[in-house]
Amino acid sequence: MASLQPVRGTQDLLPDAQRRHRAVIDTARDLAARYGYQEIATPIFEFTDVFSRPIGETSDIVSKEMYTFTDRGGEEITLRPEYTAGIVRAIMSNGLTQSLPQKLFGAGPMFRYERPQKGRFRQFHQIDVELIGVAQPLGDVEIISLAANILDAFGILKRTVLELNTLGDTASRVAYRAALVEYYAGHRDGLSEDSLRRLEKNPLRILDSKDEGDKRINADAPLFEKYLTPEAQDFFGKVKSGLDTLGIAYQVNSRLVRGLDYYCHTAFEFVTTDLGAQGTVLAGGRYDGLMGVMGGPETPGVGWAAGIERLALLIDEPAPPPRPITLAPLGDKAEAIALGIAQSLRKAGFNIDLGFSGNLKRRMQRADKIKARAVVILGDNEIEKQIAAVRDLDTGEQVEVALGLLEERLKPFR
RNA sequence: GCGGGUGUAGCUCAGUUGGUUAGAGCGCCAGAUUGUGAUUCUGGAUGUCGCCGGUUCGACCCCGGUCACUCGCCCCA
Repeated sequence: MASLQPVRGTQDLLPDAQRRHRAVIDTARDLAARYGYQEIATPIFEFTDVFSRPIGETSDIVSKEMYTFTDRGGEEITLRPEYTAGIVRAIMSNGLTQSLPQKLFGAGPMFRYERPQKGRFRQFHQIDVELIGVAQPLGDVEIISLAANILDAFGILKRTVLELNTLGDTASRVAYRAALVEYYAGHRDGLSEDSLRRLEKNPLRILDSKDEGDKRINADAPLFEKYLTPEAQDFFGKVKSGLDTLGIAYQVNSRLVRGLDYYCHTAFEFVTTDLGAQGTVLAGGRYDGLMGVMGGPETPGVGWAAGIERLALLIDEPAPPPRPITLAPLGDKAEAIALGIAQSLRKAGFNIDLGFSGNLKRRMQRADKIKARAVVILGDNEIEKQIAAVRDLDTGEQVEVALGLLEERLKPFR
């Protein structure tokens, strides 16, 4: 039955995998809270405009990667391909533009219709941090430092490189873009097919081309530094010196650009060589123009997103789940008593696995398989004497315990 | 969307120039042990060989298509 296959690019997160995701999210959320970032959740789908307008019709995300459909009410709906636009919309919808800055953390699924690869899915998950209403470079420094702290908490900061660039302010970018277009237009014959398309859609992208011919042309391409306004240079300088102050290492990569139209000033990526072609583990930047484009008041913002699947591939095995104590009642009478015991032990904070069926051997096997710490055996013999047999599964030691003392005597196994 | 590789048991994988009953390890089930797991021993079941079609006396093997996975490109977390 082909329908038993999950949809291409989706995956089941079985408990072991989900525990890795959970570890990523929980660690990130805790650290973000230490910086004063509160968790937010926005809908998984929005009106299509929320994404298509700010992200830009010419971008790959909008032109070919969105899961868009018309719902039964005739509304154009899109499954979110990224978090930022939805969060910014939520801030406007709820009037939070009156209480800035907003420091927000989010985590959840995103959807992009792409060809799946290692660390790349059609439904994937991101953690996301947004700082909205802060125009100062100190904000950029803060979220980058949060990102570095999170990666460090995962033990993978050493395996990544922070690449940093500036896209300048609007004046800088417009001037530079014009200079690039003029330059490349003069070299049309030598450009790759991909770059000819980029020339129309996003000329900055050509700078990052892997094509050899493009690289030769890029060698003499105009440099962004010459087109940066003094203000933009000053901004970039402050971001860099802030990172220096914190001892956060970075490499300026002038070819690092952004596919999304609303980015300006700071652009950064933490990249690794351990994930094949999907080297970017966490990426973000400043988007001062976004809220204005979406019809709200001009409000600066800066943020990043990280792929949970990619992080989960890199982190160490998270702590195993707590080991339960298995209750093994034998017979109807024992079952009734065990139900009550399970209830009160759980209320007392014990992690109790109550067996449902099987003879004692079966129950012991199951207890072993789920790595139970101990088994409480309740059979007719025990009930008659008002005791339970408590077996330590690690040592094999077994003792008889009066039912009234059970909670006390099980404490070592908690 | 484009190009390469791979699909055999629940999992990881063997499978001879195309030859008739398709294998191993792990896991699973049962027994040794009818109230005692893990360990040990014995036995058992694994299966549309991804799917559809073609070539052939005969296809897990060759060919075509298709689906999935995977690596790279595009793009991105």
